[in-house]
Amino acid sequence: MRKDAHGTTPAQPPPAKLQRALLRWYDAEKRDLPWRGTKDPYSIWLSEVMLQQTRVDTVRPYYQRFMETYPTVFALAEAPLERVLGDWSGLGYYRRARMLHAGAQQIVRDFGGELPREVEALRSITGIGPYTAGAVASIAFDVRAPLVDGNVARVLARIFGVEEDVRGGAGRARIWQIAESILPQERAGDFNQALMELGATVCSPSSPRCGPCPVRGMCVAFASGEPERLPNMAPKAKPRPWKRAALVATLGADRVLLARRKRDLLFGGLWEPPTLDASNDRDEGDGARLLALAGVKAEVPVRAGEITHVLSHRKMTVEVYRAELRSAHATLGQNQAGASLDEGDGEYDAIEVVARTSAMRRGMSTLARKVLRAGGIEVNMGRSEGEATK
DNA sequence: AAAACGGGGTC
DNA sequence: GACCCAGTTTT
Repeated sequence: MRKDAHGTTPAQPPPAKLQRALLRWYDAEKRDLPWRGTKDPYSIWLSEVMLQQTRVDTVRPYYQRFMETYPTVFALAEAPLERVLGDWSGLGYYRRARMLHAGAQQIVRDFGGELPREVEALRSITGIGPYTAGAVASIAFDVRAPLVDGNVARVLARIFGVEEDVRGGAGRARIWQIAESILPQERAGDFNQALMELGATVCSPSSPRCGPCPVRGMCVAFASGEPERLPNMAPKAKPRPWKRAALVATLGADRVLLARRKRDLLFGGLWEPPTLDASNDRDEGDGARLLALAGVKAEVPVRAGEITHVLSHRKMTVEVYRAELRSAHATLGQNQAGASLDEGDGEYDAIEVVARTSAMRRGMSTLARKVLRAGGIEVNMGRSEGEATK
């Protein structure tokens, strides 16, 4: 059984109680939106597609205009794509409009102009993914189909105390499983909308207004005192800054290019295979020269704050990194003269080509391979220089 | 798994 | 002005 941070087992809200509380709240508090109060599957499909990645207030006028211009799936299917795109203009994500148009034609061709009621059939329509299929099935047809969007994921993660990353595989699957398990027999569509409405108006991402929340009494996150701590969103795909790395590989099997870091830098005075920040203009000086010397033009993505040992390509702490660099330094010999570089504000003040020790061999070739491949360059390690092929 | 997709919002 | 938002398709 899963335990929370306090080592206790979170109580699972009884579905019946949750269903009653949410539906009751929804009936009383739901916003009056143009696509509410219709059961027309086409209207609901249209509104759901428009609402993908788009705020309610932005969608509102577009929805009303579309319903006037294209009142039926046939009208939409027969309209020229150019006109549909024109009417979509300003909503963004124009692929949605293309898929909507193609989907309408598909519905006319494959389903006689009627949207199917089953999730599986809906999923076959272009532009209808897991969320939209659940939305149309449940809202238009009251099929007991679950649905998960960003709001639902947040609300359910909080109520049920889901600690797993709701974007990742396990957490995502768990949210969908919960969403299905709590669906009422009746009014599945309203229940799904209640979850989304709660997320949109009460259970907001950063500062949920738990006061008026109809289900705070059965909410694990509320009980924890820090409801905003959930859901856990995995470290959002961190943008990976690009670094250019000049490497030893193309100097051949037995030689290594090293550069001495300037004294006032981190690891100052130590030698390392030069790694250069390509996003930094300063590297135009030393950097370009080092790259030319190494004969390598490749880029490798490096995560900010992460230290990758340039000799072994192992991830490590700063302390270990420093120790290993010192050790490499000692191995190479402090009396290596080193060709001095012109004064610049780059990171290095000297370069040297030295014999590659056996201790370096494996790590370096691994690193070289990786970096060169990242740069779109195929390598044949162990061969003489110049044999790297595209 | 991750990027691309387009606007608009917030901090 | 960078950062965040959130489904579907594509790679």
